[in-house]
Amino acid sequence: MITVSTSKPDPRSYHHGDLRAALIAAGLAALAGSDAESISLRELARTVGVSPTAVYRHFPDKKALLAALADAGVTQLGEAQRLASEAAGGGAAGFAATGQAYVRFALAHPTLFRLTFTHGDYSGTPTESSDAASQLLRAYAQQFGGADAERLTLQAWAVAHGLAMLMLDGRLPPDDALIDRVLDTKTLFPAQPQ
Amino acid sequence: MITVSTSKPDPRSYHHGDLRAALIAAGLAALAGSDAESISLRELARTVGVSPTAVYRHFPDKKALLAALADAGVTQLGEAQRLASEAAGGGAAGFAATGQAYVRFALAHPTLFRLTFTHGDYSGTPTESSDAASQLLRAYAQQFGGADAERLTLQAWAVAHGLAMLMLDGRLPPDDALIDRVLDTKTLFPAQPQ
DNA sequence: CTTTAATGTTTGTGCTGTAAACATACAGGC
DNA sequence: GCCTGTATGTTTACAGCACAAACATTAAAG
Repeated sequence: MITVSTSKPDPRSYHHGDLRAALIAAGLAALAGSDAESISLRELARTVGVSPTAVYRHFPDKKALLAALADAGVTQLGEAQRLASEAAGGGAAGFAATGQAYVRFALAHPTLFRLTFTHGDYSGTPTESSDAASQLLRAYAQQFGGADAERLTLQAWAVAHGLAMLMLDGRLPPDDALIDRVLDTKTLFPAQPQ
Repeated sequence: MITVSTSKPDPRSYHHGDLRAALIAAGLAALAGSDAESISLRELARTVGVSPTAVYRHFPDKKALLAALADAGVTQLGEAQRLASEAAGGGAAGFAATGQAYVRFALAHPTLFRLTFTHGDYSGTPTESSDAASQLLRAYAQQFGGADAERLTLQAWAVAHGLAMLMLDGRLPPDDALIDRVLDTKTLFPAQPQ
């Protein structure tokens, strides 16, 4: 978890120090705290301790702030997947673990996950260093899918993403065992090697 | 497509006639029109021709109005799936067609689709008459999955839902051919009969 | 030491959801 | 046919929001 000081260091100083980072930290905290993206710029400014319009010195509008938060979400999600993949030791287990980590991250950070996919940037080069998770998935798909790697990549992503969203939206119970059962490479892609 | 008159029949009459229906119709139109659920109650009231607070005689708050719109979305989606299933003539083709119709509906009505899953009710009995599509899916899964019908149901739903969301969010191109390629029963569930 | 650009504040505008009090008109009992 | 209650509408009011414009402060560059 990223931890950046949310409060201003010296309450007397006119300038904040690093308001941009503080706003993002406060934004992430607000997302974790509760419900929707119904965070208000004013409230964020309040918790950080600056005037309502100070935000506009660092972000052109609310959308830009949310996009920055979404960016942080992408990074965190990718990191979680990479860790899970390593812990499982690669192979088929690693493949499944990647997908399961995806869904578990969504359940652990529901609002951030939703924000990440709703307000993502995804413009320009889609294969950035930030998109490490995507490359990881592709590598696994190539290892297992052979010629049909592309299709396998998309199907795997779609299953994981769909399961995550359905659980977030309350259409399926956020059951840990259910994740393992649905995201099982043996039943989903039985034709592939172990 | 549902068509209900949005305008008041007699501009002189104090009472509207069926304001509730008119509001829902206007809401659906606003969703189709453009972006997010950034529809305002006031704007809706304006287009229907009543005062801003008249809405509250029919819905306790904005959430309730959105829930009503979501309800309409569920119905329309289910209908689209049922039609596609029939057109394909059941069997494996019908199974795939159901999923493909799901994604195509999402692409055709992006905002409504999102709203349907974000603000859905899904409380109480999940097996209502409105949930005809869910039963259709279950029936197909039983036909193909046998003992593992439950798992197959979830996997199929997840793939379709995930693909739809990824396309809506711009993570995947809304390509018609891509839908057919990803939602293919032959490659997704090769162990099953034709 | 002065200038300049970055960063923060104050003030103001028009929008929003929603609460409270009031107005109208339709429906059912006399 | 009238009277009355209730459903449905309106007006007014309030607090909160995103954002714009003008102004203030301060850190950094010459």
